[in-house]
Amino acid sequence: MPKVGMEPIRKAALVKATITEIGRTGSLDVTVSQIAKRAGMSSALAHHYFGSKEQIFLAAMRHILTLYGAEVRGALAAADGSRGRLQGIVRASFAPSSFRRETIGAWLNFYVLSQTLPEARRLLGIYQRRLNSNLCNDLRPLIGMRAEAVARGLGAMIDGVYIREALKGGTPDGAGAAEIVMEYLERELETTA
Amino acid sequence: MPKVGMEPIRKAALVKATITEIGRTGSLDVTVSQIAKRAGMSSALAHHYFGSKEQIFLAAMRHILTLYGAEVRGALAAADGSRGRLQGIVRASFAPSSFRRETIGAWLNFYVLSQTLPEARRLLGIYQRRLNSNLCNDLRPLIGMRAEAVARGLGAMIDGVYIREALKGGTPDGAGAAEIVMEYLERELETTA
DNA sequence: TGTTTTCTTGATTGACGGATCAATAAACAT
DNA sequence: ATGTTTATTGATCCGTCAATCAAGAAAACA
Repeated sequence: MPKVGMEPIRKAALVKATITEIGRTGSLDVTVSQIAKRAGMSSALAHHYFGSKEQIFLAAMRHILTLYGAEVRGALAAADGSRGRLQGIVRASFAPSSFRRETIGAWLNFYVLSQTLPEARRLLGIYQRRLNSNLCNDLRPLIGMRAEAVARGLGAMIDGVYIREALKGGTPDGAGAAEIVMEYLERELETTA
Repeated sequence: MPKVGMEPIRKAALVKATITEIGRTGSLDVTVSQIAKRAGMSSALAHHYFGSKEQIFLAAMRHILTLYGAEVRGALAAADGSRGRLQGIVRASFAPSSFRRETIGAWLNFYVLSQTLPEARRLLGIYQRRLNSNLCNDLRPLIGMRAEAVARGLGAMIDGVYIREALKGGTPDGAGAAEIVMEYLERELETTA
């Protein structure tokens, strides 16, 4: 049965299964066997392709961040003006591609992972800096030197809304979540002081 | 050596050690032996008093929430007027008794724990509802029907600032953290629309 | 004094899980 | 044909850890 060129397919399946399993159990205490089983292969094969559980986790994290990055890039390209781009970033943060049940659960756990794993912390740092930089770029022309502080607030609130959603059951309400953050953004923008 | 009346002392020591260890390692993957050792006793004794690791975790979580609750109660009692009480709640959230390195690290992990452990979720739910209710009570007289939405935003931002602090190294800056949230609060309050 | 209760631990058990390995088989190259 | 590379798994090793147990020592009590 062995077909050739399986590596990318297997890896993708494992990454997907990892996010699903972490999201499902709400914990990093998922076994390689669980992940492999969901991905339709033996645990030995998972180790064969990734080397270690750690690497599987990191690949899953990279995948989530990549998806999110793509969503933001798309929103930025489609938006007009500083205000439009800011709204785009916020909306992208709660777009269905990222703001789904398993992804949110996994996100929270990757946050924890980055407390232990230096590489995970590095990845999360990149995400945070890029988000911050994007926000600042479009906030500066609108509110000047307050940009930095507001960007920090926005970043924190986005993360906060995320993890609070992780606690709730049921289908996440991306639009509602975006609205809360957007409301904050509007208040800050209309303060022309 | 056996002195009498050790139970509360041992339990308190274990709770403290648990928070320290979770905060130190940044993970729930702490062994009972690690906790017991830091608390100056054998792991068997820890099991003797708490029955299971799970119970130890829950006790630690209760302890953190109790400390936070006391801080908020104190702030509310000392504050005057709706606006003052709101500021008190925000400041209490970042007071040194709660906003210290280990506690923040533990907090994030308890968030994760509540995804798995029903009792942990229940505790976290109580905290969130009480915070929300406190905020709403004092927001309503100031901004009326927008109170609910703003309270949700404030809660999310507080949590967000917390977990972002968990990622940073070094001594946490409670005053700076409080200021970010306070700024948001001010903007919302000055909108008399 | 003797018995019971409280406190304490070292040793052990039992389960689980990450990682490795040997073995099988298809695809491909020469 | 034959050898090499890629794919794949079942079985296994080794370590870890929560939980239990048996036993001892000291206080309290009768």
